[in-house]
Amino acid sequence: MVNMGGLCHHHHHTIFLSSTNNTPPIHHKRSKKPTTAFAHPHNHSRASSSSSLSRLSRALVDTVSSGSMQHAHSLFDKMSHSNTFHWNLMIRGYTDNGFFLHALNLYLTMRFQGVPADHFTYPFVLKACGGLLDFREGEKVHGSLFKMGLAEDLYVCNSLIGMYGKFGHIDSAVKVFEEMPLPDLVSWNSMVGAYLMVQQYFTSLKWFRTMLQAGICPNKFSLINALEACSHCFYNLWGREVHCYALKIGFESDVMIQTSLLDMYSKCRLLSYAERIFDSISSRNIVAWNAMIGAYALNGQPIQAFDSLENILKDDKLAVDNVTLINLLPSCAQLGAVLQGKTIHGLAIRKSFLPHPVLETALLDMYGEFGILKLAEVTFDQMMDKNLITWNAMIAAYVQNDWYRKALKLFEELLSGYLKPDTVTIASILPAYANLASLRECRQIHGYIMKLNFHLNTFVSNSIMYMYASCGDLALACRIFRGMACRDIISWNTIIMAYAIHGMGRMSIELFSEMKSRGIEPNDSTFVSLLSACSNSGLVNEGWAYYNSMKLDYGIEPKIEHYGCMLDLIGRTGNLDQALSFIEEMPLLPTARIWGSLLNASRNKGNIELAELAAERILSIKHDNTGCYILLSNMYAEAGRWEKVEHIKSIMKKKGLEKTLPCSTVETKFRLHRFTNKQRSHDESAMVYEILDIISRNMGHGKCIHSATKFKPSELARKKANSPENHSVRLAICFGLISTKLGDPVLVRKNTRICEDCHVAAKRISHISKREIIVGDPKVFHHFRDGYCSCGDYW
DNA sequence: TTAGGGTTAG
Repeated sequence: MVNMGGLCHHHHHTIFLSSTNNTPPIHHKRSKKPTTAFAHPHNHSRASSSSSLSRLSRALVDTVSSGSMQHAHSLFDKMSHSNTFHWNLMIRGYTDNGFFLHALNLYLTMRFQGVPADHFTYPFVLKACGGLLDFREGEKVHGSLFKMGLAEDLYVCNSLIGMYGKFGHIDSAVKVFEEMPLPDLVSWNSMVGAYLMVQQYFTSLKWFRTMLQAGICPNKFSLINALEACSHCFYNLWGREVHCYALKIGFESDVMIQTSLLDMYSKCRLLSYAERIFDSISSRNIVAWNAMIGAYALNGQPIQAFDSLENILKDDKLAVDNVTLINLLPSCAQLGAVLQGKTIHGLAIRKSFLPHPVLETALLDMYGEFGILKLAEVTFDQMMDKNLITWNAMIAAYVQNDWYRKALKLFEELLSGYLKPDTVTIASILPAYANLASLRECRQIHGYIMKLNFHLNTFVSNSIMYMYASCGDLALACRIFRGMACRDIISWNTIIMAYAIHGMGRMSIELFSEMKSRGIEPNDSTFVSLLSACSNSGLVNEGWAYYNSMKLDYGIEPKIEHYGCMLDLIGRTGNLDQALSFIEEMPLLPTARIWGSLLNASRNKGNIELAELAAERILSIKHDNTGCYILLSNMYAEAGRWEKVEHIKSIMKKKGLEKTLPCSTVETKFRLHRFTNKQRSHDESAMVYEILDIISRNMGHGKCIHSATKFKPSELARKKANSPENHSVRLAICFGLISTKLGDPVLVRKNTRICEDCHVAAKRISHISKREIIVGDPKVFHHFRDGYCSCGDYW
């Protein structure tokens, strides 16, 4: 016996095995049908081999089994059309070869011509309906079975279960199962499979267990199904038990079972177990290799995936297929290996694997992760056969690359078509709402999500939480978090980050303690949230403590994001030397975002030399981070170095990056009001300016960076229009003060960082008006109250 | 002549 790596010596729970008590259950006997019961005059016996009809029959049988249906049809045309057997043969031929529509049409013609269908006919016909996903016709066929007296036939019922499983009509499948006289192994397997089809993995396992309890001995297909269910439940204990079962009933060297086991262990993130199974396979076919490549991709070992490809290519008996490439593409994305990715794309074309919806979606996905959205779009646009997953992948590609408007446009297009969004669609599109939508729109999409019943899904809830926090409603985000039935690590990371971006670092820390006390293990993203919280709230000592604890207590190596947070934290203290040496001592290559953080710190401290250094580095790195360029451009503008400003503008233009037109929005009960700098077109602008004047007078003339700079006369007019008194955020705040309920905070969102002057102004306004003013920029929310800001004047 | 088949995009 092959020892499958000795993986299942111990199992504490015997969920599946307990009922069987070591004695293999008796295999349910297939009830052999009495041949006479359904015989009818059209059936010809094989005995009359001398007749020409029989010779033709023989020829038809041979032709159909050879798969050339065109030839078969011409033979069929020459024959008498009164023989049910011949019709069955033809229908089977079409079904087996995937010509489901032909099969169904032939059946309908058969009925039209009055030829009686029998218990052989229906399994083929039902399979064709299933293949076509034609549930109207499927139900009609089901209806006619009662009249034919075939509704209790074992094979027909099993086919019905299979068909309803394909439709996802699980209730109908259950009904057929419950009403059939004697379900057999196939019936049970079909039920387990039906639940797999609708992704109800837990229920599927429950059926498997019930089957064992009913004394049905599983065959290899039962185990393959059960393993698939286990692989989705992320609970390898059950998987190991099925593994033991496989050993017990002697399937340990069946390559299909082994491949299923490999996949199950891989999906349970037990890569070494998967490898041991793979090593124990004596004859590895391409499917096993593909599964192993998929396992390496899933478990973050892209190099190993490519090594496996080498091995496949070396072996003459193995041929790369489309699944090989599909499984390999995520590894290219992980490695950032654009060239290899494109090579695989080329290979797919050369090998005529395209068009292929799964492969094309995998390519789209990869290009999205590379950030090469043009190629992702081309792939999407060229696809003949787009399914929901394709749409989801394109939406996710846009969102991951911050192309939110495009994402929303595509989402709308999806809604107007025949495809219905699923939880993945929703979880993918919500970040776009988080970035662009008003609170009212957020509530609308939230309502829509509730109507679809998707709000119970943890992924979706997490995204809703993030959306509300990003749009300024932290309280609602918190309520959603508290109301969640099932919180995962992402839920905790999200709520910690929510308080972080609102400058309430103490709350983040409190939530982190709560999370630990509930026994939830933090991961690297938890620390990104936590360190952001410390940085945004100026909790310098706490930040360092968590940074050290992350490595020492949790064994998590800091990634570039963590270094970024720490750099913001150091920058806040104004110790620029420490900031610079922190970058120099980092084991990772600094990104534009890292230098941007130093640039920001230098600018805040007024250290032009260091700012210049950071700027040079930002420009020398290839990146598409619009924010970094804008930061740089603003800094030069403040210093009056217009030639540098123009230079950056030209770089951005060359890269196709658009400078976002600064704008601020404020929401009233009825609509969203949008302001740009020096905008006078708004209905209430006269009133707004009046308020602005009152406030300006009240404030005296605060610090104004621009006033200290000498402008060229030609630029003076432009600069004046752009002077801080006219900045959109002030217009929005003033409008908010006069158009929202007294006592409510004024919530303003803007697409660029608030300037120093406006920050001073907002503090004053909050003091004078005695109202809380919340200004959200792409990174943080400033909560202004009684003349103070939650950011501690560093952002 | 009849049912179920391992790897496949997020």
